[in-house]
Amino acid sequence: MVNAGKRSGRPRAGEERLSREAILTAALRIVDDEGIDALTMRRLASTLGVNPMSLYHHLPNKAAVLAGLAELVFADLEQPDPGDAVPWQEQVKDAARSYRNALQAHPNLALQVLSDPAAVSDVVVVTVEPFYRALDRAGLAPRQIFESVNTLVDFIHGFTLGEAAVRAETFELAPDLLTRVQGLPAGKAPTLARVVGELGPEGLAYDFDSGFESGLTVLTTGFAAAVRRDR
Amino acid sequence: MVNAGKRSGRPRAGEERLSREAILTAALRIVDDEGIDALTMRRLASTLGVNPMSLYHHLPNKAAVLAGLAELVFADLEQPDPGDAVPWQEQVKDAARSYRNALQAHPNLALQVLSDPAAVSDVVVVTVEPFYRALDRAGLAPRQIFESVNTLVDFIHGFTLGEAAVRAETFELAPDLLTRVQGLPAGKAPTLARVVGELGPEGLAYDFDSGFESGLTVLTTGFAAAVRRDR
DNA sequence: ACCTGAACACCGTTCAAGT
DNA sequence: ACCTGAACACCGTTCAAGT
Repeated sequence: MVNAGKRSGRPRAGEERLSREAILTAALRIVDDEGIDALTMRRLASTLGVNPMSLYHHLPNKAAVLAGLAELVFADLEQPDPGDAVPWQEQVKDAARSYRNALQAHPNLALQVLSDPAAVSDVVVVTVEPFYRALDRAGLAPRQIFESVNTLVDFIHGFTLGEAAVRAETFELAPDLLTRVQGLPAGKAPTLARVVGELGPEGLAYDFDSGFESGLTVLTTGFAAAVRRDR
Repeated sequence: MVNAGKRSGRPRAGEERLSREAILTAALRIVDDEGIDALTMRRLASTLGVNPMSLYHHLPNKAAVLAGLAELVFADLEQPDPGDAVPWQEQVKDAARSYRNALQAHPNLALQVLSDPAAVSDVVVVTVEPFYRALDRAGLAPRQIFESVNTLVDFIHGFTLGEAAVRAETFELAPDLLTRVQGLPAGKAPTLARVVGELGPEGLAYDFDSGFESGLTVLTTGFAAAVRRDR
């Protein structure tokens, strides 16, 4: 029973129960399972069977835990990059889909990730190469590439944010939108009312995947026009 | 001295010190001045010279305070809507600029606002009419209008999020990006490295306003192509 | 109805003490 | 170096009591 129960004092070499990685993995599990609010230092420690203060030997504070989680999310990002075998538009879209998938794999974390500029900029750097390659192939000037990639990433962030937020709610967006619009004072938003009315409940049944594809098509079309304009 | 100091009990009619509106106004001030983390129920109460529990007679809990703040932000949204006097592209851009301005007026709140689907959907409904009118004028089909507006709003959200996050940090983005890219292992992101190198420090000096305009141009160009495709 | 005071069940984090 | 226990200064919120 020498090692049973909680010991204070330094564990022997190789017997450490804690590491930055183990802590972050446990934290990610809590966030995925129960949401971001369930992640407290005390809860995290108890999950790991450890004193709350032990965590502070591996990460300086809770903010560092959250920042570490943001890193983790992007570490899983898969980038197939079909390369020059497909049109550049398809290359852009593929990279965008990968990026979205990585964010959506941990929806409870999306907000945290997107609001951590350090994490985002860290990751954007290692993530963004396929976008650059595709738009370079397309024939855009350096400045245009830079701005186009920023626009694309902003769109993906906004889309993912909306998607994560809506999925977290119980209510349905589409019927809700219809009801809301119909509840507006007459003449308040006539075009909105008419368009939504023409679409009807089934037309408004929003599919996130096709919404994302629609955005990607608009963007790649806009990028293509910049190529022509540049010549 | 009858009314001096703190009294318990119901105030006389017209002497109520509290109201939903007064509470939210005070809360917004705290968030604007000191950030979202400074907003606690206790702090809010003390600002109002009131017992923390008094707040709960006007708002059910802290989440309701935050939701109320999200509403407040959009309540200030100004929509000039030049109408049919300008090309529809300009009408779209103007509405987008107004929307961005409203969000940027309270950067500490941007994240909160964008992650509250109820607030966003509430507001999008009353806010989105100029977009619908412009794209209707452009000749898009109802389904295309619906998807285009979603794309546009997602872009604005993502852009605003990045802007708010970066402005909250002390470090400069542009030199940071250059350093980071140069620090990458050779061959890791060759196109990124080359493009960023060609731009140089001055080319990377990021201007949020022109970045936003660039995104709007890409999007309106993409929308215009959808019109042609539809005919 | 509206405000208060005490209390409950939490937080993140500092600090001194163990090995 | 790594883990612990007690303590500090906070939280949001319930509940009973005032008027």
